[in-house]
Amino acid sequence: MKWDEIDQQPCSIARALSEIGDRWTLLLLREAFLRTRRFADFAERTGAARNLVSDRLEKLVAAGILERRRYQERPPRDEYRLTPKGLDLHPVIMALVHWGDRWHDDGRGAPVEHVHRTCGHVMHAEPSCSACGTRIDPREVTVRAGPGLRGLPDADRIGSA
Amino acid sequence: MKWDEIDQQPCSIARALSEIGDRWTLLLLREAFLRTRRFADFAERTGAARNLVSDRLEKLVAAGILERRRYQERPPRDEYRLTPKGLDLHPVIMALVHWGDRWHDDGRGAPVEHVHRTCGHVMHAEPSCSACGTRIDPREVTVRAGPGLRGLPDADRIGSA
DNA sequence: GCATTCGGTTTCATTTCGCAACCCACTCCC
DNA sequence: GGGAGTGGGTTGCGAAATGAAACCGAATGC
Repeated sequence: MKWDEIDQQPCSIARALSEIGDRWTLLLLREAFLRTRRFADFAERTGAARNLVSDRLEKLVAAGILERRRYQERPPRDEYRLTPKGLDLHPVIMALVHWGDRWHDDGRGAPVEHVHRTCGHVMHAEPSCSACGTRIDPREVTVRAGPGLRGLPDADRIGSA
Repeated sequence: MKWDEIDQQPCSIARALSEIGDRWTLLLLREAFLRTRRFADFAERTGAARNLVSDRLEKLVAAGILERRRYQERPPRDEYRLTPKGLDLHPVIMALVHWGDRWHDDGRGAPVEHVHRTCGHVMHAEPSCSACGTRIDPREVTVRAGPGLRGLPDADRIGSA
């Protein structure tokens, strides 16, 4: 299977990865969440080649994750901003940062800290159950086939309700 | 910058992506969380070419995310299982699935549902603050330079305490 | 007029991917 | 014992993606 066919899999991860699964794309998104908005800054801060930055930003705009906006006419300058769909990736980024902090600490501590303005503390994201609100223990989560998988061969493997 | 230098960035995301940022790697991990353990199953279920499966599984083992274990001597058969470091990616996977469900619904509903055994309901992961426990609103989270960034040029850009 | 900045595009050598074919150890079945 | 089948890979090769650097063009700044 080629990479550009993976979004046809009946899998939310495959579909998500078809848009953001690229090596550089998530780094660009990291920058977007750090309020980077301009082409040259994306290129410099991620360390990606400019042609790749150009290509990936365009794809993110096409996917509706970033929005390109003219913010100045003379000289014409555009900026790339997160759309609601893009902002909704915040939990993914937070989870990734937390994992990196835990398992790739170089002994000097986290490079970046998150502060929760609501309570004022340094924090990380902790997954909680949308139904009962308690903290999630991975072993307490089971998977089953949902409506989007009915009648497909994978349904057996995963098991349904 | 080449991709294999990316883990030198003082950024937890960059470091995390250096291990799991590959296109196919996250699909393999999806399968691992669905209790896939054998080579042929990984290849078939992700749709990746076998040489890539071989290469990526090896890298995941080297990274300590999967563990290769002989579970039968004659004929020799190994299986790949998630280590604690690998299991700790659960929040990342959950977040990705949820995003995929929200923004890539093909009209038939989620392909896979998560059930919280603790409360018995279909759920998704909702990030909550590790300090105060309330649900996180992305706009209420600010970022600042942490100890791992002290003295580096990026520190200014991000702003410190 | 001349240099500089921003935001790219083009070119081209190097890597990586995708696919099919091959290999080997072992088991099953007759 | 011969032949087919299975699990778990490796090899080889053409096609596609990547990375570095050069180039471009519009708009200032001086």
